[in-house]
Amino acid sequence: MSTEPSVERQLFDLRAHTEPERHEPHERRDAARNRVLLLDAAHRLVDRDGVAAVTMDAVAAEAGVGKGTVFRRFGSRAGLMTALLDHTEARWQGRVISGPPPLGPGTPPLERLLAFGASRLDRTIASADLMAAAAGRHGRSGPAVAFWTVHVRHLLTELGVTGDLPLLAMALLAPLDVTIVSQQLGAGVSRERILAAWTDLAERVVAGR
Amino acid sequence: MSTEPSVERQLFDLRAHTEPERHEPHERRDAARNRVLLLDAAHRLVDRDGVAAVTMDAVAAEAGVGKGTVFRRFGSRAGLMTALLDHTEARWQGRVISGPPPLGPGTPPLERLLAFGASRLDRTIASADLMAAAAGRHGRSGPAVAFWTVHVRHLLTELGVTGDLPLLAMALLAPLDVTIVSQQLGAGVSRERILAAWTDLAERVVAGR
DNA sequence: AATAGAAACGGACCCTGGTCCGTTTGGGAC
DNA sequence: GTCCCAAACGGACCAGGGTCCGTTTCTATT
Repeated sequence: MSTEPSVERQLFDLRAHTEPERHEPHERRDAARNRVLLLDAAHRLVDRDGVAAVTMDAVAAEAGVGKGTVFRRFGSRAGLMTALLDHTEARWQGRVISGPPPLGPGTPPLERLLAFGASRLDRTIASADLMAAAAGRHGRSGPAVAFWTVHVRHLLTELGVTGDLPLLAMALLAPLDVTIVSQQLGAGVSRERILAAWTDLAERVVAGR
Repeated sequence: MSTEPSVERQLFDLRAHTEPERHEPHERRDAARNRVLLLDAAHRLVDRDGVAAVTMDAVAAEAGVGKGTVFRRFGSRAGLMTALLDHTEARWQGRVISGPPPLGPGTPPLERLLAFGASRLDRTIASADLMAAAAGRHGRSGPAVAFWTVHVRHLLTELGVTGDLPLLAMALLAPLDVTIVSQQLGAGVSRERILAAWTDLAERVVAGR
């Protein structure tokens, strides 16, 4: 038996928390209550006035807690934004792991890879400002990126691509990053054109085994 | 005759300002003087205490001018950082346009492309924190990126690559961006490995004409 | 040389992210 | 039910980016 855990297992371990309870073992009641209070408040602010209006003071006030609490729960504004993203991200990851084709399993790998790229692009576009705000000063990080790369690496393996798969996967993901996509959208490039170019790129990478 | 300007002409127009004088036609003497005062001060601070120490107040104080002046000259901290980068960037662009091989002309296109990637990677690593600070909230922008893409697009053309060259060029550049590279370095990936993976990517893109 | 007005100046001021620390509270042990 | 303390709380406080506006300084023009 292999000493390497299966890809499915890796992906599962990397999944974002769908269930709000999945946190530190003994989180005190007040802490848990305030977490959902804050998350709700932040969501409300985003919906009502946009990401820019989500100031740490505003969230604290809207949730009716002290500012210090917001920072203890989420560490920083970027952390809060990441938490906001986490909810939909977890659902999306679920669809990738076990949802219907072509994003989910039961699809030829290339088709699945292309569906993955299209879906990521759409997610990036849909919550560009949240993602930009979630990226701390030291670039993006965290489990979400790890999930994406592992998945792409897996697909590349299935396609028989050889080489430094982890880095190749990142290179494939890079053009779908908020910074790049936002810049292109800002320059008037359409979603369709971005997608077509990315598809082209992916096919070239796959073609050269 | 073509209505499209030559690539050389395009690159020239995109070049960063090497000469300090190349600015608005009638810049007042005091304004010009303060610009170099501020740039010098900022450089000194970077060298002495690192990018993090380059606070707008600190720069103003070190230059002996008011804080408002810093903002009028450079617009924002990101703008100041961009200006700091501009100096070395201009010299580098000069080497790309008319320097010695393999970066400069007189080299087979593929070799030149690979040299370009290696050189960009090294520049990204060398001034990662400056570049991170120069990237405003809305991702990177400005003439530097335009220069890179035009150059890569040009090389791809010479290589006979077909497709959406501008976007393909950006996709090739994306993995060399500060955010991505910093993340990889932070994860313990070596410069050599990043370069190897990028070279692989570039060759795959070129291989599929 | 005098003048006018455009441009630049400077620093007080505001806003927001992030820290600190004295106070309160939840919940396990007895 | 009481006690205890680790954990959580909250808001005063600080630092740094960015704005504003009354004052000063250039420079073109006469």
